[in-house]
Amino acid sequence: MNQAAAYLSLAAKLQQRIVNGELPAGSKLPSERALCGQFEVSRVSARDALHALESQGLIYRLNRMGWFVAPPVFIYDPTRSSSIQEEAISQHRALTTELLSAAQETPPIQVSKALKQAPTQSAVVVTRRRAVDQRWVLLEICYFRESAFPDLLSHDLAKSLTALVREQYGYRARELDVSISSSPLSPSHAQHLQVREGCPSLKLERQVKVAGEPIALEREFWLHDAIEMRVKGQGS
Amino acid sequence: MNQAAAYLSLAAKLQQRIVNGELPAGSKLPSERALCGQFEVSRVSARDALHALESQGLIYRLNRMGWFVAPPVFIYDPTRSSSIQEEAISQHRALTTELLSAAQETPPIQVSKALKQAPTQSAVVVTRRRAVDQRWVLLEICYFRESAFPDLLSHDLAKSLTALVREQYGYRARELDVSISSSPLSPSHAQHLQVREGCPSLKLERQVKVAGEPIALEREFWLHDAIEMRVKGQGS
DNA sequence: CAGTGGTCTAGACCACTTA
DNA sequence: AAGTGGTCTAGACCACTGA
Repeated sequence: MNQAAAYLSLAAKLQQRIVNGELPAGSKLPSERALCGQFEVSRVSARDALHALESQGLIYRLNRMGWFVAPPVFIYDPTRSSSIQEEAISQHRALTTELLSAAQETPPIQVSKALKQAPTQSAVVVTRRRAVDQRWVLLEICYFRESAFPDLLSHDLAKSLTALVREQYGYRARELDVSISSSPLSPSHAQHLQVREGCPSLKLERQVKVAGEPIALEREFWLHDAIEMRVKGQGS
Repeated sequence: MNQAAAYLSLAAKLQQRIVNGELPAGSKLPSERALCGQFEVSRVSARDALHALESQGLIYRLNRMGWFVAPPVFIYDPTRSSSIQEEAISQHRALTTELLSAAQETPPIQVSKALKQAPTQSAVVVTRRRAVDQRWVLLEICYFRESAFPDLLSHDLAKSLTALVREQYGYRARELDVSISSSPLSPSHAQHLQVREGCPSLKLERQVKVAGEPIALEREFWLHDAIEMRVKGQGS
């Protein structure tokens, strides 16, 4: 066999330290220039190693603050009836939610279509970001049909929306159409999650229907390395 | 605002050509060195641009053969009762399947656990790769409980396994536990899909149960930019 | 064989964060 | 102001591909 590439060998050494627990979850790695010195590689090679570990979900970067060891993935059922809050508690993870905006707006065309309303018709749009164990990992954009959610804006929208929908508005028997795909983050989404533009994410789109009629559309962008989704289904 | 970075501006120009149809799906991009010349950037910048488009799923690379425009995503229901073959036909996509190996082996421990059998107990392991529109996008590893699938190896395993399970073995009323996560490809998996080690993939694990007992475990590794998953669910 | 991407060096300046 | 990652140059050699 040939000699391992310098960046792969550095990546392996860092990985070793991480799985050993020498570098625990959430801790900061040495700076890129420090790695160059310690391991006698060029900065390009050091960065290649970091990129490799990043794409494996082992580490992540915060703006220009440095590289950090990623915490374990959060497990999540996108067809959930329970709220994310409840799932976080059962996994002993700290969840924080921040309301970014809430207003009555005209949604994008695809959203209008999914809600089965005219493109000129407005909807209530709620945008939030959520952190698991202090790391922002989820950007959430919910579009609600106004007719189905009167006075929505007067409620506390930093709390569980799932509970609000269920308890204040009494929607219990819901159907969900869920779509999951890989999607690069837009500049503004990336900024809210403190990652860079174009960063890969798992995009989850959830159309909520009651009696066959759509009442809401939820879009979630999860940092791809932060989540694992689990679904139960039935074969024919 | 500041001047756009050279690599972002190059990426935007290439993206333009792709969405225009000037560079249709499947076509080859100019070589990295050609791009350096045409756009007067260093090779590093050219590569950064290509990497950005790659992470957006717009282009992909084949070994050392060059960069190519990616075809549209394949849409797929992981809780499907229909076979992938059937889904491909309804989407007018060409699907090819290649059997890589089929044998009786002792599976990894996690698999034994999921199948609820002793770690020493063997299982029938079938490995295949599948292409959509001539591009290898899926590596599939199926573990079958021997007791549930007698004489499995004597069948044609390049054909639809879904149909085989349903028609030859008569398992109709199945339950599925599905898990979806992001996972880097191992060296051997990457090689089969003609991409490089560590390439991000969507990992799908599907536990098949009949009357509450697991009879098979299927693992699928999809190139992350090639697929979109859709699921239907029920709220509480 | 020539062409391609894969890896690498040793520098440089910029933009942003934190203090 | 000091430290960090982000971007960039102009080269180089290697490993693998295809004809």
